[in-house]
Amino acid sequence: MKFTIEIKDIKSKARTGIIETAHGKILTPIFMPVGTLGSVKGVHFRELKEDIKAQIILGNTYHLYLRPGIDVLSPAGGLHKFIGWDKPILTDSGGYQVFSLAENRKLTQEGAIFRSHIDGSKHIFTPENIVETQRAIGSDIMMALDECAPYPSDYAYARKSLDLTHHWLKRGWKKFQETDPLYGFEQTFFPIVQGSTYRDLRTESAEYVSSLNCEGNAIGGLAVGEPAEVMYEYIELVNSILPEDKPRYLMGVGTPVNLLEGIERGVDMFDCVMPTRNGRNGMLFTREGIINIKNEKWRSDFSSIEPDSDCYVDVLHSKAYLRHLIINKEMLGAQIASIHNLAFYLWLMNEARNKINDGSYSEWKKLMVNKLATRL
RNA sequence: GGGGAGAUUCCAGAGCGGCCAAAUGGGGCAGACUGUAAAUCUGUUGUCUACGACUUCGGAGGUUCGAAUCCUCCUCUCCCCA
Repeated sequence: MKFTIEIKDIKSKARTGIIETAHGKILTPIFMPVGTLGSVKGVHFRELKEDIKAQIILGNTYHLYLRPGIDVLSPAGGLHKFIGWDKPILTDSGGYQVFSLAENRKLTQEGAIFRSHIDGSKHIFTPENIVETQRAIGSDIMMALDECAPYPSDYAYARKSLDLTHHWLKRGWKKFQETDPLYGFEQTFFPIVQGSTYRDLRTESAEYVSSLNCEGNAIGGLAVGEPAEVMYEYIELVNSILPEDKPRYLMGVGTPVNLLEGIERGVDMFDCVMPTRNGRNGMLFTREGIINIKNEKWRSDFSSIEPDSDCYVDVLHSKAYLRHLIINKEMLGAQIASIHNLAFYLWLMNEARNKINDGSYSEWKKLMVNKLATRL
C-alpha cells in the first residue's frame, strides 16, 4: 500500500491524498460504506460503483467468520471474489463487537472469548487468529484486534483496557509480519489508538501506535456516547502525534458534520453505518440538511430527493414517493434511502477534496456545518 | 315471518358494578440510531385555563353512594331457520 499526500490545507490540518492498494486507488478524504456481512445493506455493487461512487467498502471479521465462515471464504478465493467486488475492502477486526456484544464475551490477555450471537457457540478471538482470519478474507486493509472501551470508562478501566489493546496489538502486528497473503495480492495492517477520554492514555496510545510504523493508523473508541466536542478534542490530540505521512482512519464516524470536523483535523478515512441504517429508518442526509422522510410534512412534497445530485435515484424520485415507500416498509424505500445517503456522503467527501485542493476548505466547511445540521 | 348475537376511544378488539380516559394490536404523529445481533427501537395518540378538572363506551330513560358494565324501550348491524 502506498499513501501520497496531494495537497495540505494552509489553514487547518486537512489534506487530500491517494491511497494505492492492490485493488485500486482511493482518493482521500474518503468515506467507506459499511458492508458488514459482505453486503452494504440494501445496495447492490453496481449501485455502489456507478451511483454512489464508493471506492472502498468495509467487511467485518467477526460476522464473516461466523457466517459464511472461513471454510466458505477460503475456497471462494477470498471476499472480493465471493461477493464480486474488485475494489478495495477494509475489514474491521471484531473489536467493535467486543464493545457492542459485551454481554456475550469475556476478555482475557489471550483474547476475546465470544458467544456467537447466532447460536450461542463459544469462540475465541486472539490477535493472531484475527490476522489469520483476515488473511483468509483477503481484505486490502485489515484491522488490529482491540477493545473499544465504553463511554464513560473510569480511569482504572481505561488504563487496563488500553494495556490489553496494546498487548493484543503487539502480537497482532507480529503475526501480520510473519504471515503472507493467501491470494497473491498485498494486504496491509492498521493498528488502532484507544485510551478512552483520558489525554495521557490517548497520548501514550498514539505514541505507541506511531512507533510501530504501520502503513496507516486508526483512531478507535470515539463516537461511543461522548459529546462531539470531546471527540474533536481527542481527534486533534491523537492526530498531533500520529505520523502525517500515513493515512488516518477515524473508525465508526459519523454524521456529515463529524466528517467535516474530522477532515479539518487531519482525518483521511471514515466509515459509519449511519447513512445506511438511518436511511433504512427514514433519515435522509441532504445538502440542505436532515430530513425525517416519515414526517407528515413530506406527504405531498413532489420535489426531488436531491435536485442537484448526479445520482439518478435522487433526481428521479420525489420525497413524497420515498416517504410512501418507507412508511409502507417497501424494500425499495430502504434501498433508495441508502443509495441516496451514501451518494451524499461520497459527494460530500469529493466536495471536501475539491475545496482542500483549491484552498477554500475552512470557509466552505463553516458554511456546510450549519446547513448539514439543520433539521428540515 | 321466526330465532339468536352484537353495537366500546381513528380501526380491530378486551373489559362485564368502583382499581376505566378504558388492556392489547393496528393505524396516525413524533423521537432515537455513529468500526450494523437494527428493513430496528422508544414515546405519544378524548378535551382543557393540564401534576387537577371536564366530556366519553349506539340513543333515551331507570336501578345504585357509584354504570362501558344491571334493567326497560328505541335505532342499527350481523348470523341461522322459513
